[in-house]
Amino acid sequence: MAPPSQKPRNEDPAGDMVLLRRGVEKYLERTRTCDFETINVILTLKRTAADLENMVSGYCKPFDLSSGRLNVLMVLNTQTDQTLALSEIGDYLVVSRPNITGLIDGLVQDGLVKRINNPEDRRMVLAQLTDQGKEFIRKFIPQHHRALAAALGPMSKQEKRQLVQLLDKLRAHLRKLELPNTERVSA
Amino acid sequence: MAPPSQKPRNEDPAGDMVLLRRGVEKYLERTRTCDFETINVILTLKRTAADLENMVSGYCKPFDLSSGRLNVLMVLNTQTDQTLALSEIGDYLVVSRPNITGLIDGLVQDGLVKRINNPEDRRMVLAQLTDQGKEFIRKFIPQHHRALAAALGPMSKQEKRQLVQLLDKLRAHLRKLELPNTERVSA
DNA sequence: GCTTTATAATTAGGCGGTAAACCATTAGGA
DNA sequence: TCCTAATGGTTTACCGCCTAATTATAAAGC
Repeated sequence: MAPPSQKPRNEDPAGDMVLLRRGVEKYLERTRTCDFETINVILTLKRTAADLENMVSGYCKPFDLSSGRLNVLMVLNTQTDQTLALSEIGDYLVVSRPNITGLIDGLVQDGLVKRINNPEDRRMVLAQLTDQGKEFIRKFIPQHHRALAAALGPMSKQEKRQLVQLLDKLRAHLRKLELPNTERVSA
Repeated sequence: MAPPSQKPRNEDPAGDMVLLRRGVEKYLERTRTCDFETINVILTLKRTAADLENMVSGYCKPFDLSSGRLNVLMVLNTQTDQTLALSEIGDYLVVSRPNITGLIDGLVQDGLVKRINNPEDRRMVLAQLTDQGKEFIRKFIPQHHRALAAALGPMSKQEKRQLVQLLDKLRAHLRKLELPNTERVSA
């Protein structure tokens, strides 16, 4: 997982990002074009998300499952009939349609999901968990959720809410910044 | 950017993740295999990181620059001689070596970076900004930093530090969880 | 009715990132 | 000294994600 820093620093709070942060800090001291806190938020956010992703895909690997495919199985499993149109899966996971097509392709090949042509709207394709898929996810979920809980172990419920709140604030602002370049032209 | 939800909800604090969160919440009410806060942290973290990434790569695009290549230019630019070994770049950016090889390939092709064989250790390759690369990054950085500052506009310095602190805590824990599977076997 | 527009899925191609395998070179130990 | 690690870089192959373009189908406008 990422090339090991030449000197192990297990106790360092910044961990593997210590080089990067120090470099940025020193550089900003000279140039003063941005404050360190801003850049540090962005770097740390990206790294944390990557670390979490690595953890999940790490324990998915022995099952020959990728994290993307797992997400699809999970969202299908939340439906009472384990069925969803491909576009709906994309809406749930906030992910592009071509991506869903590819993920479903893989899951069909593994026998965990089947495609069903919707007779009521022949443009649509429905994805449904096979019996094998249901069985798999039934066994997998407890261990998956245990791993997630363990990963967030040191955080209290309040800290988790605080973190989500901060991130939501940031995301809401980002969406406001983006709209002017896209929708306003058509309005 | 991601398929638009069928109904625009501009005021919603959860934004494009509203479907996913509600689905997860309802599902967990039935199964109780995990608490909602835990999963919500993970989903939100991932989405926020992706949104930030999209923003950066969005304004990089007109310059025919990808965010990965930008990162390499930035870290080279922090060095007084604008030179760094490829492996050092990887250490800074916490990124694998093959990835660096590819990024440098692209930058060399664009004329922004040149490779230099290190005569003192013939295994190493140094990357150095060309004059064109220096000129480019000099012009680009102010606008880059302005964009980042704007993105984090609504957060106070204290909120930024709080956010980094929470993320660091999480990352430190994740690294502890991973060690037993990797280093302990050799210790 | 026919035409235009919007929607659903797919294909093709790209970027960021990883791991595994490989080659060259350097450093260390018997 | 020679032989065995260890290090640095590249290649290949894969996954997750994206956009743009293409093909069906459905819906809306005239």
